[in-house]
Amino acid sequence: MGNTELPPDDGYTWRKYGQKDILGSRFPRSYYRCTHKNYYGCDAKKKVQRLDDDPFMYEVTYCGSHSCLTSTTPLLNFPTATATATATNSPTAATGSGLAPADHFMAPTEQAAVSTSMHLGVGWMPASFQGVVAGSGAGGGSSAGMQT
DNA sequence: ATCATTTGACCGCA
DNA sequence: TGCGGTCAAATGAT
Repeated sequence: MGNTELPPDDGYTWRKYGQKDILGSRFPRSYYRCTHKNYYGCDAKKKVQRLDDDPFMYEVTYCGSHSCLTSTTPLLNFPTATATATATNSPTAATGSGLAPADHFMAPTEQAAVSTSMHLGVGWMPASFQGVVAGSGAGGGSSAGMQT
């Protein structure tokens, strides 16, 4: 990877598992998943899509529940997957089901995913950000892989 | 050596 | 039929 724009770090480690061009958007959408899928438990998923109107504005959609907080970074404290409200969220059951607890929600009235739009500059996630995040970790030996 | 990332293809569903 | 989404494999980087 040469220098793909970097999405903001929410305190979790994301592993890109795919990228696809979206109809209607001039930019490809990136799909991220939790690096610590907790052996098939953590359904935390993240979709990053830059707006065709503002290449610097990232629309991050979070899906699933989190269980693998790398470090104590209360940067973002979402309700952890809005869909959880209806599905009552059952990590164990969800695994057995093989389907995300918040996957059948596409109604225009229901917002099952948290879409966060943020304006990013050219130089995102500098040492400052990582420094604070990694600084919380005990030695950073946890799962800090590509830090700095 | 390990882990993360990348690209392509495949599949499912609308 | 098309799009969206996910997986798989390969490669590169650390």
